Amino acid sequence: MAENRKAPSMPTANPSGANQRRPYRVTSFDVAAEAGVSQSTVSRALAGDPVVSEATRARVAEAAAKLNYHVDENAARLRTGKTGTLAVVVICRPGENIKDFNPFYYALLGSICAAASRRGHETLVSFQDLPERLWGRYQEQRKADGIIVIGTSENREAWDYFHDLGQSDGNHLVCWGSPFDDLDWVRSDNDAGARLATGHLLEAGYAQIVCIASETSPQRQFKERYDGYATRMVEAGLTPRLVAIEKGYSREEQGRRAVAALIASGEAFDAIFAVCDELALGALQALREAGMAVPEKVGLVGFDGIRAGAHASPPLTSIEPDFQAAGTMLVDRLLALIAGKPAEKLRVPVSLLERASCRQPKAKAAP
Amino acid sequence: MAENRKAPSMPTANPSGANQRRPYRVTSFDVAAEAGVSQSTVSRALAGDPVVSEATRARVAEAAAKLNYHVDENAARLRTGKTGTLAVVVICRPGENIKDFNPFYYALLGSICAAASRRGHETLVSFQDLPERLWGRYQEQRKADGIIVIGTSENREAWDYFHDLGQSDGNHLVCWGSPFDDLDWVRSDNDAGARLATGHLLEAGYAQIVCIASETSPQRQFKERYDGYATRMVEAGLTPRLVAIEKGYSREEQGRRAVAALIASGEAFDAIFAVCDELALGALQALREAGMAVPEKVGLVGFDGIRAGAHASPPLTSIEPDFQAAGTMLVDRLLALIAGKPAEKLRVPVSLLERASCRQPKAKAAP
DNA sequence: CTGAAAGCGCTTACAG
DNA sequence: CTGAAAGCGCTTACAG
Repeated sequence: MAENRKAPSMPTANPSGANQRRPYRVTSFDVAAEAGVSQSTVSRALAGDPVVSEATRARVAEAAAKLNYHVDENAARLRTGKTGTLAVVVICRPGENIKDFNPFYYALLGSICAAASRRGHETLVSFQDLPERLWGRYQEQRKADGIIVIGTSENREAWDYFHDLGQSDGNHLVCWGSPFDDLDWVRSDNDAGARLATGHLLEAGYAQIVCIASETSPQRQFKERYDGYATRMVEAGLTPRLVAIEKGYSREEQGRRAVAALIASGEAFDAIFAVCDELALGALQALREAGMAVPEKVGLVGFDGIRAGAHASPPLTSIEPDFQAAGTMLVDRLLALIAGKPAEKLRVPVSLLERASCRQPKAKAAP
Repeated sequence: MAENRKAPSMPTANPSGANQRRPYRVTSFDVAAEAGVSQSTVSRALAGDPVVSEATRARVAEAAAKLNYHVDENAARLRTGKTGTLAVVVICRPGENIKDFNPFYYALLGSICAAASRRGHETLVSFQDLPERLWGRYQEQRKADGIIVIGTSENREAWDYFHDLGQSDGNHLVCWGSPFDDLDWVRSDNDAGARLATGHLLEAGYAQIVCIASETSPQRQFKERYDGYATRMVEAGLTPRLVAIEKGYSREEQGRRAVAALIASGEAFDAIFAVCDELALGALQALREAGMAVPEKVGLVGFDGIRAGAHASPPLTSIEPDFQAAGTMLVDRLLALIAGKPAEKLRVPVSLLERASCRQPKAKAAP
């Protein structure tokens, strides 16, 4: 065993009747003694410094394995100033049950953590909601090298807080879902997605297509999706029609109320493009309650490709962003920012997720 | 500004033409200079040590705020040996798309992070799947004080790895979903939940109730739920019937296949208790395809209370664990373990989540 | 109640 | 290619 330490009273096992002493910890000095080299050589060898000879490296590695030695990251980080950690902040609605949280963001969170891990970084995750508990001083505390912020755009105070943080110099921050345009962000290719959804409905023979959306929501992506829909409609020689959502309800409830209002208005419609799946699922319920068969009488396409859509009846056709790409792009963008590269706004590719809430296309358009 | 630092070449702003120097960082020495006290007093004041006078504490706090000073946690952790961080490991199936991950675990993850935050701890989250990339040496690296492991019980290699880790001394580990009984765990009150589900079906007038489950699955909870169902059936003078799931399919597919097999067997049944919601959602699809109306012809109750169940048609009645309690119990158990308290197995309370896949009870049983 | 000093366990110039 | 030494920025006995 290694005995050669700065002030070791009893290097082996626990100090017997000792008074609440700190538990003994294997350090690079112990490994050095075991391998018969200096502590600095241990550090270099384990860090893979090419300057150490292969023979030495192997001897050190063996000693480290034998003693189950692992670098104390706090010491390493203190010394180098780098943490190898990214903070991921998930913004929730205040008071919302964590179980009712939008599954889209959970999937995005998973994809971010996986991407960070692939890039050799840890992820420090926090769910934040209440204004008095907002916290983003991860870099100042040297807990992380940068921050990724995702989550509901409805929590204005939280976004204001992180917006300010992102402005202050030295802070690296990238986000998804921000109501602000001046931060570094990654978003779905909303224009392409909305056009894809609308085109799909058109090809299936629907013509009176309305869009459940908002032009004023802090969720910027809704406006972008509406615009994509509107453009595609005009291209087809049709008039876009917006059914606006009402503030202050859950997405699902907003979808339900939008359909109720639409039916009450008496205006004819045979298809709906809802700018997110949670709206679409609410819309689907309202259509079912009104006895309007989907997809026979009314076609329905959502956006986000959440898993719950697959369990709806009929399963919801949707536009799905490439989740894996989304996580990777957020992480790589943040890493670039940390490395000093200039800000950039990125789009995640989307694709049509055909399920069963829309009829089969009458004739596939030639490419 | 504070000028009084060990080796400050240019304390203000960035060193002009300096060669890749470390960016200047505000330290407790700067705050000390600003407040006119010693560095040790700054440390004590900011840590809330009651020994410092209120006047001094206020002066220090003001100086710290003015300089936007935050304690470098790496230095603090190196010194104290505590990290204030819990590692949360989420075990996935290898190769599984992160989007298809069981939403139950996402909700549990959210609840754990929230609970840790309430207890003043950070959460270091990782999603792990591939055997060669398993990693749990968070304590050895001093990145965390303990580990919470959750996720699919299907990834045997991952659980073996963390099982070994939990055995090795000094490691603090608590889990949910472990196929092992000898680790510290927290689970749903599966017996009570299964009895509740079965009783609910009985009260609604169903009598030929089968259970989609497994007695041999590594997912121990499935066996516990089956046993609870069986006990309740026997109490009602009925014979329990198990429809076993087949290995190697997704939960949803297992549910679908179980119902298909049940129908093919020709045995009469009028209700199903599925031991998890994903099984139940698959079962629901198979019932629909077979033209068996739910809840009129067949009653169906699941377990876990996942959000997707609410979007099914009909919405799925289920047994819901108290998610908030689950996160809190996992965190508190781990904190107790870290504090040296002995191991313990805990049960999370469950309740009936009435939706619409089961008829209304004919007569409420007297309490 | 406050300060001077030691030391947590690394990484990395600086010598050789 | 390897070693001796400095120092990252704190907390906490030890004095006063």
